[in-house]
Amino acid sequence: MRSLDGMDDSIPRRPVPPTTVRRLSTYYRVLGTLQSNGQPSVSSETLASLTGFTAAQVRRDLAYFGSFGKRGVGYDVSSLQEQLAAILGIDRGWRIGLVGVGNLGRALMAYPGFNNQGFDVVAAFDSEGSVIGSTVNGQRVRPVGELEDAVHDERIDMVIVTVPAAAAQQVVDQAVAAGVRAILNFAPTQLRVPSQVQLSNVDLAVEVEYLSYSLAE
Amino acid sequence: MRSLDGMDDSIPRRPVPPTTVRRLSTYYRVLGTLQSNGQPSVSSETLASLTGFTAAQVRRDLAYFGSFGKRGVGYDVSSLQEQLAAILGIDRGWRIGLVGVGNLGRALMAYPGFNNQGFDVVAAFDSEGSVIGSTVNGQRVRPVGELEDAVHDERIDMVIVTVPAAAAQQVVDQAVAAGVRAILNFAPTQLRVPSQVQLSNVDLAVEVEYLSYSLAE
DNA sequence: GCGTGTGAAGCTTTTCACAGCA
DNA sequence: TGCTGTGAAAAGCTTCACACGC
Repeated sequence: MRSLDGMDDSIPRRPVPPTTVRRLSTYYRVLGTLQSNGQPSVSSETLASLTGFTAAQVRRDLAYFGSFGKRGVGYDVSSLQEQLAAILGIDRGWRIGLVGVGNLGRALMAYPGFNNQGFDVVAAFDSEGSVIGSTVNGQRVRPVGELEDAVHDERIDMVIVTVPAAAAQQVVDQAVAAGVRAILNFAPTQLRVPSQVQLSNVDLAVEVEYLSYSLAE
Repeated sequence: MRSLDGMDDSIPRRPVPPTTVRRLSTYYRVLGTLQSNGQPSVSSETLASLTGFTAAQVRRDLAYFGSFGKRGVGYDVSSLQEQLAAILGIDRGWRIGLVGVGNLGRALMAYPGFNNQGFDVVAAFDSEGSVIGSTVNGQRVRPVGELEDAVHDERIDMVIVTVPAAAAQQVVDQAVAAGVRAILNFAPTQLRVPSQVQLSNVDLAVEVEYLSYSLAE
């Protein structure tokens, strides 16, 4: 357990595959369920069946960050949950700005295990006069022109972009200019950001087209 | 070009990586833009810069399915677009049922390049009395109890699940019993389906937690 | 005994680099 | 000449299988 003590950051022995990090999210969610059910510990085999991954993957994934399990027993549910929260950084209350309060933006603001689960949506923006000023999930919707000031004044860490593709780059440029550290983009377009800004994309069409391919084969 | 003629299915020379199939989606979208701009052809280098992948990936990905390019020139935009539509199966008008007409469900029904882009949402369902009977994106919302009959009667190929996690398995069981061929699940829970049913999951928390990890490192 | 942690093997995916064709 | 298509090498990721410690 020497790779992770408190907030600090000794480098893990080996590079952590991105695929592993994405699976950690799922382990974390499942541990929440086990916790609610009062399960004190869980084996890699059980975590595997609850997540759809393999037991070897579970053990390997967790071992990148430390030795969290007890041989012969498994992993302690609540302590593993805390460890994963620390590893994923979702114990820090990242401050989020959400731009584009359409249906997708609203869905994300209301998503369980998102707002108030390590992430605080502290501001919401839109360009539509009809929604500006209304309240969505406890946030008054502000004009998108205020984004740049708000990122700075509200110390926003991360901006979620749920605007139409044509408007996305402009939104991102403003957020970046104001010093945001990460962008989560749902608009189906390739964005350009400086290398010090983290960018992730979610393309809602990809999985449905993947299924289409599978059916068509 | 002997791996893809019309609707049939001679086996490609080599197994196609799932990662390749997911990227095809993005190439297809970008080709649409190029087409609108009147670009007659495009090089792997340009496709790379428009998608964020590498030129070698683009060429390798396309080469799994045939020799679509012209050396010294590039790929013909509109014919490549047609080829990709055929490969992805999005030239077939898959019949879709969407269960859970909350914000996420509405967002998907309105998503550009989804409904009426190879996919027809032919029925929408919910369990909430308050939305049943209302019209969303041209579809009257039906009670979820009608799902099983509707899958059969309306020849629904694919069901999109945008209900809360606790309700998802039940929805899927009904869809499967009625003979649906594919499920796209947005509920953050592990679903069980028989092996002949294609299942894909989209977990909206995964990417935001991945960004959190990147910031926290 | 049981289930983790991990070298080693195996498989998948990406990248390199260039022959070959328009 | 310019850009594709593709062997071969490299890198990345998963699986195997078992030593080790509770």
